[in-house]
Amino acid sequence: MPRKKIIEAIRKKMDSPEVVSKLSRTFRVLGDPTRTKLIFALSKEELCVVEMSLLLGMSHSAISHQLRPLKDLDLIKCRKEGRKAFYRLNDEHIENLFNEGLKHVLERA
Amino acid sequence: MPRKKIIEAIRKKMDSPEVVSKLSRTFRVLGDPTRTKLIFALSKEELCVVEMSLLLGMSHSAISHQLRPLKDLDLIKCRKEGRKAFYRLNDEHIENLFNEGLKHVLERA
DNA sequence: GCTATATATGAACAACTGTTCACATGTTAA
DNA sequence: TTAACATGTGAACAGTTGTTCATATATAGC
Repeated sequence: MPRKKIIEAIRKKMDSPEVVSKLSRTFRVLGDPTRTKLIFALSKEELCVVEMSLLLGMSHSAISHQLRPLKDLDLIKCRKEGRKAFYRLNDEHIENLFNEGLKHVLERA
Repeated sequence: MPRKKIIEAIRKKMDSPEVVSKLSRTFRVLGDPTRTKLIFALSKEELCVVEMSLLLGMSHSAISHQLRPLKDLDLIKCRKEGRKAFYRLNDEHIENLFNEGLKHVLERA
């Protein structure tokens, strides 16, 4: 099979621009230290904004701003209880993805 | 177990700043559409720079610039053959990580 | 009602990122 | 050696991103 055919075959297999875009946005949203820490924390325990703020030593506003893209991309979900908003990972899928990345890094530490 | 103790426990479990940093850089490097496409293509076939350039319709320079961070973070490896440089994914671990992300996105499309 | 608490959001600014351009390095073929 | 090819790299510029600050919304307790 000639190289040009191989390249053409890959091009056909490549997912739609929408899928590629959402996939890269999903990885990028995980690719900020603050959000990486938030995902790590939420993989251990459901937490509200104040608790995450205390944990990371950052302002409520900064945490709230960072939670939004995580929620927009369905990585986390929110549960309101009175005036508090508790966040947790959306599903085990996210936890698996995160842990795969963590294993990759730890194997090469 | 009081909430403050829970937060403290998470803080102790949280990996070192170096691990968090490398983990977030690993996700971030996957979080660019060009690099997402490169990883997808390399998960299908070993490719040289010209071939990736043709596949994505981008300059050799742009491809070469994007390959470096992928290599720096051990996501891909390089094999020189004459004047060509063939790239492929570093290990199945990367492919698993990438496919987990892809599945997450496709499930919600 | 009022006050404190918890979260969300828009604007603004510094810091970072990706592509292009120009050029450099190194290999193959004649 | 020369010319063409394949890749790598530094500078520069536009575009994007994350935090801070100020403010808004909403709930709880008095």
